[in-house]
Amino acid sequence: MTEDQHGDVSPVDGVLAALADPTRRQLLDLLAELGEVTATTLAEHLPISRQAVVKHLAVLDAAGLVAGRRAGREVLYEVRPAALNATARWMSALASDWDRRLATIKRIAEAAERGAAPPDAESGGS
Amino acid sequence: MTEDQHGDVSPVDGVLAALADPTRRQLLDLLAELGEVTATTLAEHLPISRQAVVKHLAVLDAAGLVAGRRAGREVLYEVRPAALNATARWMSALASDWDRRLATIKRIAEAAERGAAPPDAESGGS
DNA sequence: ATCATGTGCAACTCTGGAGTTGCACATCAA
DNA sequence: TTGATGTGCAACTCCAGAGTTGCACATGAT
Repeated sequence: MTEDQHGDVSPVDGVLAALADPTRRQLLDLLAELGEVTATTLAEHLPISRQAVVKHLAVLDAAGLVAGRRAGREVLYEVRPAALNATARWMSALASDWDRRLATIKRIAEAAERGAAPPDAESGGS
Repeated sequence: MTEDQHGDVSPVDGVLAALADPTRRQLLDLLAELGEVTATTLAEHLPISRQAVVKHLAVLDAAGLVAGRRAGREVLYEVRPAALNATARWMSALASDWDRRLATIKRIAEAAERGAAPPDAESGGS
């Protein structure tokens, strides 16, 4: 049973971890609003130090949610919708999967309630 | 007029926090696979104690991702697709928003590159 | 050249939460 | 009743990471 049905090591992993932090989400909001700004600028809009912002940006960058480019002596960061979109799709697919399974289970339970012999739940793999 | 467009205090918050933990995701996978089982059963399928599982289930329950019902002396847990679906939609909308903003910014930048006077970015409200 | 501004690195503190163990309480079976 | 199985609560350890400060290095302006 090599259970890898949902892709545990996918980029989704990093995105979820990155989005778990409220400060990071706030940072993304700010970044989407301001367009392309530096870590220093972002820090001015938040109650935390620049270094804290830089660390958060590093996490977001690793997750593919933001990207930074050098412009002279400063680094401009920008939001990246692709990773978020991919995660949204993954999540939606997972929800559908759950729905499917729940429907199956409910069907079996109803059949069993009518006195029929309950068939085994996990038979047909996809 | 505090930050409202992205709904920071929505149920999404709890879902993201819950999904951030790999063990919790594994627990959800397991729960979707087994249907309706107890915390004890889940713990048997994982390298952690029953108590740890119970704590995780509490977090997942608070996020609306699972629900438990008593059956005699045991508590059966079940997966709940609704919260996940809602979060997926929220995420998708957010990604679209980013896309929209990026497109706007890029358009402005291109216009500026042609030597035209850069028009102000944020004028129209919703 | 000098000064100012901004980034990058490193060490440090501190809190939250993941996991553990032990035991008390509740429920089903004999 | 007694014994077995399962849940619930509380105290505890441990570590990842959020945030800080200080300083060195790089770049733009004068």
